[in-house]
Amino acid sequence: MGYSIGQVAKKTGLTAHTLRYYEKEGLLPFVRKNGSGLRVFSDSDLGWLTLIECLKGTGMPLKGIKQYIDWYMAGDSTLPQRLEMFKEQKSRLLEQMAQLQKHMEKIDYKIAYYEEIIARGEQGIWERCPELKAERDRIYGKMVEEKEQKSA
Amino acid sequence: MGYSIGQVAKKTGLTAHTLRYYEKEGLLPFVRKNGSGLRVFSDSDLGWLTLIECLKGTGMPLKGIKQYIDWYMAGDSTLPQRLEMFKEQKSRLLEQMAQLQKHMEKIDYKIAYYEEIIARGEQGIWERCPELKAERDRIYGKMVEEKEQKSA
DNA sequence: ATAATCTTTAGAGCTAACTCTAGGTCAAGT
DNA sequence: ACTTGACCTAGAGTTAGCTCTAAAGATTAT
Repeated sequence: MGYSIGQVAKKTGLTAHTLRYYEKEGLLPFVRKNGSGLRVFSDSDLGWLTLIECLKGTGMPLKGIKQYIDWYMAGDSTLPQRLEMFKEQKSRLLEQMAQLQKHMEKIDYKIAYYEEIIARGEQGIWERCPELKAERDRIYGKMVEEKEQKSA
Repeated sequence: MGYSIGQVAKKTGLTAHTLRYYEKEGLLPFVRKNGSGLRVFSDSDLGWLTLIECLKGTGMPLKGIKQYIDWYMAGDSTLPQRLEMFKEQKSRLLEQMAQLQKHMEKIDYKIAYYEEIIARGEQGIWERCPELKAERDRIYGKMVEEKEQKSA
């Protein structure tokens, strides 16, 4: 029912140092201490850590996470802010995922390109692989266009 | 055909400071300078910046990007390393995307949860919304299980 | 021509998020 | 009782990736 900081470190993959740091930064205001001053983490604390991991993993800085926790501590009057925060985080997440898709296209192109060159050499690659050239033009050309529109 | 550092900054969204920093770190070994010492970026340099953005955006540190550029400069003997690098980056990217999907589930759950509570209050939410409770158990319970397996 | 704007370098400064150290306390095994 | 290992606090140190400054030279607009 209660976990030591070391056990939580193992469970979460964070170090004990990092857990203490998070606490110092106000991210774990729920963790209790026993009579000897040792931290005792509950299952609920593990839940908080999971949420922190989620927000951190979707690019929220620790300050933003602390803001959420402060809102939570402040009670029901902050429900709208908390909802709004998750909605914003969701839209950021959708953008991130779209961006990663685009990056994936470029990386897939590079892999196809290098495999072709390693297999058959650089000479005549565009004549040999018109579909690879088309791919390059699509990915590369599109990006340049976007950039130029942005700056124009 | 040639762009000043300020023009490139606008095109890419990076600052001129950052571009110089990248050059100093060895990420832009191709950028020429004109007779007065001013940098002149070519379209090919913009292509390199796009690639750098892609690798950075998929979590590669600048050091790793420099390694790729060093391999490129070293010539054809490093083709296999470069292919390997992109393959590793692709697998990291797939992991990232899977992770973001999981995070999305948690965030969607939070949004549904807060919307329900804001609309109708906290009391009796689990009786009122059994599917929300099931969602919570699925997301939350699954995570706890995984963590415990990992640490056991 | 001259003022405003850009660019140059070298190097200092900054922020986020850890990461570690020192010196001490606590708990479990022998 | 004693050793071993986990834990405590306060605070210093580290790393990545910028971000800014100062002083000087280059470019552009009027």
